[in-house]
Amino acid sequence: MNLSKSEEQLMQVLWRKEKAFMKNLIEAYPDPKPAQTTIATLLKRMQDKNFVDYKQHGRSREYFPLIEKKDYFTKQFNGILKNFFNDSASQFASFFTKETNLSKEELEELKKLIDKEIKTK
Amino acid sequence: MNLSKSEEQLMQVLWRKEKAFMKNLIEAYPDPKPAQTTIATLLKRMQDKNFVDYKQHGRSREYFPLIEKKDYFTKQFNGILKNFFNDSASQFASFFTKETNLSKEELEELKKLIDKEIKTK
DNA sequence: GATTAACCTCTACAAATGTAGAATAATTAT
DNA sequence: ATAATTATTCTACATTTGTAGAGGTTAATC
Repeated sequence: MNLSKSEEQLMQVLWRKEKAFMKNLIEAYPDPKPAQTTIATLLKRMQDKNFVDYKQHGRSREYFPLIEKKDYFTKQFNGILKNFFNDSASQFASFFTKETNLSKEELEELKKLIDKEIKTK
Repeated sequence: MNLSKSEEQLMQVLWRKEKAFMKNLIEAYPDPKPAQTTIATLLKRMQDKNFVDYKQHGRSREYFPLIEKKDYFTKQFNGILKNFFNDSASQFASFFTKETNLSKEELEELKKLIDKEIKTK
């Protein structure tokens, strides 16, 4: 089961805050803020999909994500890799290197990272 | 306007084939193949969204994509970058390098690419 | 103790999506 | 020609998504 667009957006808020009460969630939205009930609906659906849970705190709930952003992203990314790059990460990497306009400095930085990574293999 | 999941899937077929008649499109699907009318509906919607057009060939149509896979991907990817990596390509790159399990060889290969890219700057 | 604020559940409803039958037209094979 | 195949359009319908009102509960405030 996957998150829909607006659920994902709410998830991003939750990841940023790590945990939050209803009020905090709504605050995080830019104007025009969504109705409370809208957020409540999304949260409920996300609970059904097992992406979110909460801790009862007195009268209200403190919501928190059940999946780490990193893991969620990785899953999404792998789907993309499969569809667009024939499941080949290196094919993607080559595309990425050419098409993203990283600055010279960023590229140098990246090279260092790769070197470090190579050493761990 | 964006493609939905199953529209995107059909788009992938079209990109692979470059252009195709209804029949060819359906052939490309694994069993159980979708009904012709299903594909027809998707194609129509994709035309409305300006992702697909066709050339009339006698009685039937030869469909073709109006957007290149590369461009479509880039647009999608940029959205992801924004949401997950704070719009920072290099932040993504670092994540990618660590989390994707590229082989030593692939990493070396990638390093070479980056070097080449650096030279163009 | 009545009023207000926060928040939860239920219900609703329009738009988008996934999927396809019915009807129709044209095309080809028998 | 007649039947069988293929494609197209229209219509349909269930599900998912985006968004929120109404109504009820609890907690804090005046």
